[in-house]
Amino acid sequence: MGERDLGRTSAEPLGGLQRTHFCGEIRDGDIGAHALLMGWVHRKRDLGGLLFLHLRDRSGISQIVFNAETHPEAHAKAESLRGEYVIAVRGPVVRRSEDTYNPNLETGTVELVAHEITILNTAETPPFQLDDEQHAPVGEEVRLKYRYIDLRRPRMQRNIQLRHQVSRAIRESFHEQGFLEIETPFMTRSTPEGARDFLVPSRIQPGTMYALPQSPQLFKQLLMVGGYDRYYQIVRCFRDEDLRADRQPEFTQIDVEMSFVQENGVLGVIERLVEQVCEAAGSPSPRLPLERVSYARAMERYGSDKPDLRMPPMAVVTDLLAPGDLPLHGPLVAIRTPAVGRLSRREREQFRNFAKESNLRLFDDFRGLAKKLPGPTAAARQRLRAEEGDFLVLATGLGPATGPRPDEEVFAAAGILRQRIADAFADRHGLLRDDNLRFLWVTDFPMFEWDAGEGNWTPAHHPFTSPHEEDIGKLVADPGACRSKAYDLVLNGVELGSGSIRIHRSDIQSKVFEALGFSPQEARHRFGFFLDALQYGTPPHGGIALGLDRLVMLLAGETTIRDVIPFPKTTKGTDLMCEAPNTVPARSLTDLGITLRVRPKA
RNA sequence: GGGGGCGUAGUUCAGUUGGUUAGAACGCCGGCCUGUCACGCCGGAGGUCGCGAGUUCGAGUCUCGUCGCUCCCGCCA
Repeated sequence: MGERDLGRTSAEPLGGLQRTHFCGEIRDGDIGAHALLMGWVHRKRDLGGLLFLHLRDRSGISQIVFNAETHPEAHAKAESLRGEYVIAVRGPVVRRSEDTYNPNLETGTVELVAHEITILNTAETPPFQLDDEQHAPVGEEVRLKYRYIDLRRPRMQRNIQLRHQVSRAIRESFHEQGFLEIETPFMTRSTPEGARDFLVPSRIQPGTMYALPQSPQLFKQLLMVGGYDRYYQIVRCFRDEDLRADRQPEFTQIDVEMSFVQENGVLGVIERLVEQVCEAAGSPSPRLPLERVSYARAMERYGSDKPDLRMPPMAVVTDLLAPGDLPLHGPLVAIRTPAVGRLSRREREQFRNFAKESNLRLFDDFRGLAKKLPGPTAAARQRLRAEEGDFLVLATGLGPATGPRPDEEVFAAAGILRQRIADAFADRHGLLRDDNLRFLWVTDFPMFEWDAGEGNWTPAHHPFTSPHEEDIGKLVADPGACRSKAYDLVLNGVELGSGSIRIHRSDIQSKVFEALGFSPQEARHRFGFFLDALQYGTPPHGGIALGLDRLVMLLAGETTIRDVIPFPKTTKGTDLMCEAPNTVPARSLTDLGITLRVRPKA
């Protein structure tokens, strides 16, 4: 915004009308000027001989006054106005008398006295009110069906404009840091790994399909092979998986790759980006460098690989236990939740039940706890700096663990409990405010995760992620103990994105495939062209991809990415406005050589 | 694939133990009003209780199915 002198933006006036200001921008400094505003009728207050209008455009709202005595023609026209009519009004900007200032409007000290009005278009009565959320809540189903109207509401206007500011800051930051914006294909080759692909049938090559990219992963690495050091792209990605509040089938990633760097190179670039984005978004700038924690330590302190730092960490207090105090299954973990005060029976019961369900043995309540485990309780209170009114629980495993990382199972369950208690008492401790932005790098992820269903190791990140040098010897012998050069950026408990330093040596790549149980033939079959490319002088490289939708969601203080996407899909993957996906004419299917076995729902 | 919540006027919701004509607020329509700003006052219109079946003398209410929206688990290299 900040666009003044709009006359220069349009080559010729609209029907002889030349807009001079945005509605939300007239100020004391404009008093005396003749202004011409264009916008939507937000609200009309007809007092008889005097009529007030709130006129709205993307910048905000101005009050227009129509006076039957001084300008009867304009006043008469104004009486016929209805909500969402599109009009142009002309007249002088005047100061309001002080007792009629509106502190809720940025333009609240001034108003425009209408001398002339032109109705540019009429409008049907909207299916819902466009007022502030608190005055007129609207269900999402209606909002999505009439999204073009929903987008006019101040909240969506703010979110979409914030998204623009973030995108612009991203482009500026990357440009300043020497990155090239390069596009990669949307119609590409299906890869067997990862999420389900969206497929696009080829007409010219009957029987074959393109796939929409889940991410430009292979292409950006190939750009490094191709010598385009420092690539970025704000790019749409597609995954045919079930939806969530923070997952859409198509979503936008900030995709980055750099050559001749190690982790610090990538992290440094992103930290500078984060700083500039926060500034552009009007959010408090995080202190750089951002906090870092290893995956192992994150699990131990937070029971999560995407911890919310707004709440205090947990503490392992196993060492404080006297022999014979307690039969232990895994570590004994203390969780402190600040400023909770007294818990009701029902609240306590709720957490006990949850603990039982997650295979945790729980000791809660200061007095009872102190009686059962006096030593650990006192020490845990001290270690966690617990104060009066804080809620302290100690938790350990309820039975033997089942997986290859037993301690982690207890940490993870305790971590979920920590988050549950924090959420339940958010109003009391007031720490989970959305304007408190706590960024965090989680580093040194494990190379592999055990897939109990398949009975094999799978890549924790992707199969081209570089292992730590000191763990290379263990790749095949002890895959579970290998750490990788993979890192996640986390904000307030939300995973914003992940990246890694990639493997650029084929001998290490072979060992990783071996650990994953791929034969050389199998690896060739799955990733053939990519492995070929790596043979031709691949520089050391690495990168990251950040979810733009989630980032903007958090900066906007929203709880679903649908509120920062202009035209999102429902959780069943449909578009309620244009009714996609839809059936297609039989002829289109014939051309593609496709026969449907499923009859579409009516 | 699994589990939870919701579906009643244009919108957001209430609707008792199954019982007469299904209500409120906002919006909408008409009228009055010269300092309102969630304007006010007077009057009015507006309902396939998501859809289908069942139980019942009688269903917004109970049962089953189905559709839609939503939250979570699985899934998302």
